[in-house]
Amino acid sequence: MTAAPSAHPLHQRIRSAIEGRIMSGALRPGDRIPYEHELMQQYGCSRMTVNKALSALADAGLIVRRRGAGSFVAQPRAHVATLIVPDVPAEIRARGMAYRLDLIDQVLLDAGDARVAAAMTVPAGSAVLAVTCRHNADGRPFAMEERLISIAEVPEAVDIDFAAVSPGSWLLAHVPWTEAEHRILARPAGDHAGALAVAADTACLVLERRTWRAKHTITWVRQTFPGAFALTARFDG
Amino acid sequence: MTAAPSAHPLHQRIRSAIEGRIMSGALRPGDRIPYEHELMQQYGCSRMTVNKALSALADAGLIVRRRGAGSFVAQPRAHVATLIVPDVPAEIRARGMAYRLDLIDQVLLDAGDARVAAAMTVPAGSAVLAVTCRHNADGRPFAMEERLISIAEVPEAVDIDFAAVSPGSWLLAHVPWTEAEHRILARPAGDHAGALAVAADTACLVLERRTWRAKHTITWVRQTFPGAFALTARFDG
DNA sequence: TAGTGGTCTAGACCACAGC
DNA sequence: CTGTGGTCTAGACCACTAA
Repeated sequence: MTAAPSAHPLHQRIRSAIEGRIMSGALRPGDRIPYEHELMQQYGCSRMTVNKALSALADAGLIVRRRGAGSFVAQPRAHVATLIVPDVPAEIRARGMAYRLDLIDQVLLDAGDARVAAAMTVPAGSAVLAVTCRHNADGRPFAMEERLISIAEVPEAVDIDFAAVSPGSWLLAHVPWTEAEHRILARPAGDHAGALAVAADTACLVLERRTWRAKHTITWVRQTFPGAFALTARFDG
Repeated sequence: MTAAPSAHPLHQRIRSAIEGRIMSGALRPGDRIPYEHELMQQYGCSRMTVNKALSALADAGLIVRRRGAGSFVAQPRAHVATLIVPDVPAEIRARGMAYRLDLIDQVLLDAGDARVAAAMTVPAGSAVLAVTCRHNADGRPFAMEERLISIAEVPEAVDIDFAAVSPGSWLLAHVPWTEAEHRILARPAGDHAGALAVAADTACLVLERRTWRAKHTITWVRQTFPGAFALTARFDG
């Protein structure tokens, strides 16, 4: 007795219909979305179904809902995009190239070390594992990785052979669900020029990530990509 | 008669409770989330309320729900972060610096032009506005911007004085709700070295964005930032 | 005051998974 | 088969907005 059957649930069709009118420009920022009551009648469904569709649009940032006033198309502010930061070995293999990891250095530092203090907040007196390695694709240098791992947070890391498994891949699998902050910048190869087999003034994409859980830094990493490597991010808001 | 009153609605408290157990590591990837039926009893609420909490966690990528099987903590795959791509004039002013825009070039190109064909898909025979400008902060070059705008999609753009308003700011306000794809890479200043007042081999952060609506490219832009400029992206998934 | 969205209930039917 | 999550209903009370 409801609308014709479809591959998609009703709340999703309502959402898509409104999203389409916004994306096509038929509804412009500030325009009023039909009241839940109107959409109920239009689609012949209950208010909860309409509410689910509009709430999803609000979560996505496409509309703004104001209790007592109504729902309106949101004003696009800055560009907001979802950035997928690839795991380097997975990214290399996804490109159909052979992956090889070279462990360059692996030492234990004190929490008071300058390198540690600049990047992390760890309990006084605890140790931090510093790993430097190089990712290779088809035998050629692809990226340098400098990493710090808090032993207080990840004690198992001391026993891992990071010549066999990339620190990033191991941590991704063993230290789930943390918060992180990324910085993306450009910098000359500098000290890494030799290891990356490029000139010292080669422009490199640098990705820095600090990962923490409940105020304690778990790991910090800086990856340096020479040449044509690019990150991609999709969808706007 | 339900739980003690709180500043947050019940579905949100349920969500936060489970999210906390995942983030703290108490629940690890693959672990089972309590059944909706169990959470109903535990919180003394209806199934819809529990469902709303778990659906939100699934949308956020923290858990995976499988009909007929149950809900489980998701396996973190790659790092997913939200990237805020700033509007350059707004970013400069937010840093407390004076903004000035220099319009360097503004020409109409044909859709068949090589520069256009490489970046956009526009209707044959239509025109594309090509704007090159420089963003300055406190009188010093901050970024170069090369932009293409499809006249077929945004005819008003022909009459705009892009010496007075940045193309990005104008488009953000006048072409609402589009889809976009970003590329981020590093590159030497090269041809822009003179305009940016840096050496030709200076490492620059380059942001390319293609914006479209319903298969038609609206605008393409490449921004080149010399030196220490960094993008930031937050939150993991 | 009338109408909005935010939240919640106590049911229901269904598709699907695992036994 | 039983039990899971996915969807949906027809109500309800509330906080808030706008007139």
